[in-house]
Amino acid sequence: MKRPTISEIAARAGVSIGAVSYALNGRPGVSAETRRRILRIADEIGWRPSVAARSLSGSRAHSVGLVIARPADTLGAEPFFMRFIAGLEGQLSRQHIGLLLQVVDDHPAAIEAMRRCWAERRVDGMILTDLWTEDTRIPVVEQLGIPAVLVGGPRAESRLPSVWTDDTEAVTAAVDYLVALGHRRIARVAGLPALEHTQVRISAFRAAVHAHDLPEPQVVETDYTWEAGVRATRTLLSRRDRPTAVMYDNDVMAAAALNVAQEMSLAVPDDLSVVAGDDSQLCVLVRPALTALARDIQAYGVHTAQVMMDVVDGRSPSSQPDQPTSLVVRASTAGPG
Amino acid sequence: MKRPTISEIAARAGVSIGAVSYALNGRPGVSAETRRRILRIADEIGWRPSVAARSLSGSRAHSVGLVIARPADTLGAEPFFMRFIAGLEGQLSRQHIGLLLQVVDDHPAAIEAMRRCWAERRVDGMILTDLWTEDTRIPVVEQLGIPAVLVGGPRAESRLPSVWTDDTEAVTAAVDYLVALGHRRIARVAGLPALEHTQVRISAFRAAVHAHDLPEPQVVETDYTWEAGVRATRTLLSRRDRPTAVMYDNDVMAAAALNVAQEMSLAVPDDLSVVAGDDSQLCVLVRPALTALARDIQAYGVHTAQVMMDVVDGRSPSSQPDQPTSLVVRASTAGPG
DNA sequence: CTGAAAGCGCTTACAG
DNA sequence: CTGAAAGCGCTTACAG
Repeated sequence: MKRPTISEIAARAGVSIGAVSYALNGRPGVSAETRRRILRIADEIGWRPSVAARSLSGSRAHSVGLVIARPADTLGAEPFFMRFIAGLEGQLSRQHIGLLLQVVDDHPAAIEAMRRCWAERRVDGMILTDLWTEDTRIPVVEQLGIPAVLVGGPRAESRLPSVWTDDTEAVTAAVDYLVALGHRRIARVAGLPALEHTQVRISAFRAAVHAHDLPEPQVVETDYTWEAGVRATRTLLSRRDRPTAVMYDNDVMAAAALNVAQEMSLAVPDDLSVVAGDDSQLCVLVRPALTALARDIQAYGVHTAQVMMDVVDGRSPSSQPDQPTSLVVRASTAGPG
Repeated sequence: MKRPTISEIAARAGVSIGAVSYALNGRPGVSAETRRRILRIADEIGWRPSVAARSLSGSRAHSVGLVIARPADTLGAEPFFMRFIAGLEGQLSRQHIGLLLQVVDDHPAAIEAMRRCWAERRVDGMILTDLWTEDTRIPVVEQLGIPAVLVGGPRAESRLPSVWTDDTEAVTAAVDYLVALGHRRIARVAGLPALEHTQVRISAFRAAVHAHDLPEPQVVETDYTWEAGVRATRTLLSRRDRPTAVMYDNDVMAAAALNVAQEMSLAVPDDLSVVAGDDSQLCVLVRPALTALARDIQAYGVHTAQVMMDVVDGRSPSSQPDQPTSLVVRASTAGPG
C-alpha cells in the first residue's frame, strides 16, 4: 500500500509542493480557491503529513514520552497508571501528539531510556511520575534541557513545572474526619519512604494529629503490597495502646487490614476504622466497603497533558495543583467502640 | 542543549558523513581503525541517530502502535493491560523499537487512530487486542496493508499472524477439575459476548460439560463488571436446580460472587465452588481466596513483541499459541456439599 | 499570490 | 577503503 505524499497532491492540484504545504498548514500565500482544492485532494487520497519529514524540517517530534519506573509485576495491581495514561493520551491525541511509553525497573534505567529517547529526537518532552524525595532523574532532565513536567511536586531544587495533588489538604481532611468521629489514637500505614508524596503525607498526618492535641501517632512505612499491609496492621494492632483508626496509603493495604482485623477478632468499623488512600473498585468490593480518599485520575492525566503541551510550545507554565481530593465515606469508618 | 548530529562526528573524526554512517551501522567500507575512532567519538558526545532522519531515508518508523479500544473508566480495573504493555515494551525496547500507545473508546475511533498513525508514518506496525467475533478493524488493517499482529485468534477470515492463548484447553481443564470434585451442575458467567474469546470459552465450556454427559449448563453473558457479576450470580443461585459450581470469566465477577453467596447464606466452597477466569491480586485478597485460571501476561506481551518484530522485518511469522494457562487451586473450590 | 530552492539528518548506491 | 551526491517528505525564507 503506497502512502501518498505531498508531491502527489501538488501534481494533482497542478501547483508546487510549497503551495501545498502552505495550504495545508493554514498559512498565507495561497488563494482561498486553491487552498480549498488542495485540502479536498488531500482528504480524498487520505493524505497525512509524514511525522518524520515534519520532524526533520520543523525540529519537533510531535510526541512526548512517559517512562514508568516500576518493577513490572507491581504495575498490574496499580490502577493509577492506566487511568492516568487514558487521560493523558486522550488529551495529547487531540493535539496530534503521540505518547511514547516505556516501562523500566528503576531510575538508572529510566535515565538511560530518557537520554536515548531525547538524543534520538523521538520526543519533544518527558513526563516524570512517582517522584522521589531525592530524585536523580530531575538533574539529568534539567542538564539535558529536556522540556518536562513533574507529576507531583513542585520542588525547591527544580524550576520544572509540576502538576500536583494537594496531599496535605487531603490527609488533613481525613484526620479531621476521624477525630470528629471521636478517634484519638490514629495510626498511618505509609507507602514507599523514598517517594516524595509519602513524606508529604506523613508530615501532613503528623501535623494534623498534633493540631488536635493528640499524642504522637504511630507511622509505619511500607512498599504498598498486601503483605506489607498485613504486617504493618498486625504490628499496630498488637500494641497495648492500639489505634482505633488507621489510614493506609493505598487501597490494597487497607483491604489487607480488613483480613487482619478479622483474624484478630476486631470488628471493622466498631473496633477499628480503616481509611484507604486510593479509591478503586477494590474499595467497594470488600466488606465492609472502604472509606477512601478519591480523586479523578483521568482528569489528572488530562491536566498533565495540557501542561506538557504548554511546556513544549514554550509557554512556560507555572506549577499548578490538580483538583482537590475528596473523602468518600463508606462502611469502614465509625466512631470508636 | 544542542543535540549532536552525524556531521559533528564526521568533523571531529575528519571523515565524510557517509563514512560515519557506514561505521555506525556496521557496514563494510571503513577501516577497523577509523570505525573504532568514529564509534568512540559518537559515544563520547552521546550521539544517537535522529529517528526522524532515519525514518525518512530508511522508510522505517522504528515504532509500533497499540490502540486500546475501551472506555477509559474500565481500564483501571483491568490489570491485563499494564502487564501486557510492560512485557511488550520491554521486548521492543531491546530492539530499539518505540511503543506508541493510544487509548480510544470504540472500534470506529480505533480505526481512525490507526489510519492516521499509519498515514503519518509514525509506526511500522500495529498490535490489535480484544478481538471481536466480527471485528471491523481487521479488514481495514488488511486493506491498508498495515503489518499487524492479532492478540487472540487466529481467524479464518484473516491471514494476519496472531499470538493466542489456548482458552479451550484452559476451560476444559477447569471443567474437568470441577467434575472430578463431584460437581454435576456447573454454570458459566461469561464476559462480553462480542469478544471472540468469550465465544470460544463458552463453546469450550459447553463441549467439556457435554463430554462428561452432564445436562446442558447455564451460561450468562456479562460486561465483566462487579454489578454484572452480582446480577448473574443472583440469577443462577435463585434457580431451583442451582449450580454447585460457577466459572467466571474474570476475577472481579468471581469476587462479587463471594458477596452474593454470603448474602444468600451459601457457604463457599461448601455450597458453591467459584472459579475466577483471571488470576490477580484480588483472587488472593478476598476470603476465601479464589481458585483461578492463571497465565503469565507479561510473557504474553514479550511473545507478541517478538512476533510483531518478525512481521515488521518481513519474516512472515505464523500464528502461534502462547504458554498454556494453568489452574491455580485455592480455597474457593471443593466437592459439592 | 506563486514557484524554485535550500535545508533538516540521515542512508545508500555510485564513482574514484 | 573513502568521498561526493542524491534522495527520503516535508517546511520555510526568498525571489518573482
